[in-house]
Amino acid sequence: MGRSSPCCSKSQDLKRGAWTADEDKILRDYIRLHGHGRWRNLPQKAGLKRCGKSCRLRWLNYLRPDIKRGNISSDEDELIIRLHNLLGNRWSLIAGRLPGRTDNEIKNYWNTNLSKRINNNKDHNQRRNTSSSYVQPPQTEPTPSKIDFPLIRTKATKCSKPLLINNNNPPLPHNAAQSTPLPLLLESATANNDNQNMQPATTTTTTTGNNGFVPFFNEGDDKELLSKTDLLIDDYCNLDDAAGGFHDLLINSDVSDLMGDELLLSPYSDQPATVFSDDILNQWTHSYFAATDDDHHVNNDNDNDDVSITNRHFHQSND
DNA sequence: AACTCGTCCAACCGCTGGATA
DNA sequence: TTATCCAGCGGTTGGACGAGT
Repeated sequence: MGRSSPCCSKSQDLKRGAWTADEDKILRDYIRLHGHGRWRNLPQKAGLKRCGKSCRLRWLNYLRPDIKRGNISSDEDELIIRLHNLLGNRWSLIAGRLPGRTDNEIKNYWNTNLSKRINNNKDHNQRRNTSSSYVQPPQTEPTPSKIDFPLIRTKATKCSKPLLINNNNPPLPHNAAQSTPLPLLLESATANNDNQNMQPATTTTTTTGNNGFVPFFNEGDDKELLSKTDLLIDDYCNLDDAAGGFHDLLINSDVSDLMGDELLLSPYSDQPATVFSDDILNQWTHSYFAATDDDHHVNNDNDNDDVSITNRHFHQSND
């Protein structure tokens, strides 16, 4: 089985650069008939003088029917900021939580809009903090800066094995949680490796009536689903550091409970959405907003503001 | 009108890791 | 076990476009 020539070899007579409407039509028609995948052979079969990689990118970032057009809304904007604070430059993961948005789009949006805004806010706060006329609000506990705040390091590999978190169970002792529950959780999560049990995202009721956002969790449920999709054991270690005891939230559960439940899936990708509780999100992101946002966040005198984003997303579905 | 400059974003590139023969 | 395929990822590039001069 010898390696054939590289997919996108420059020596090949392949077209590069912007796609024409004709090429788009050919690709769209071909995928409509044959489905996507096998990108390497697709251009030849479809009659396109493009490399498979280019076709794949064109389809994923532009031609897919579920691509959302138009400007990023303020809700999406805030969500991107929060998710970026949690996940770092894991654009595909962030995009997976924003229906119809692509990783490329979010990456571009971040680089051209949000990163500047964040930097401006930082500068603004720094200037204000160093100003003699500025009186720093009293803080009972030091707030870590964004830099000090550990990112959740994730591995963006395709994985569809869900985990259960049952917050109703009593928390384990910290040291016990480090050694015992994680392997059990991961093991039980791999017990069922059948992707066919995963429902297409568009068919889940959890994505509707909610401005298209996947709720972080369903209020009222007596258990939460945390997908293992993006998190590895090391991630949990980081989460533990970040959230001050995230391990305590990870309780071993009967995987059979899970398989009877509706799975929360990302409406964008074929991966299930990672679901975090509001408390966790607030713990992770509080310092970010405290460091970058305006007074009502800095002063932390209105807790409702801190939870506004996640509450807005999942409460709408309950109203 | 012509030019420069900055911004935006589609597309490219190199790399990684899981799947497979 | 190894070599290779392949899909997917994040960083980077470069062309199009608009604003300013």
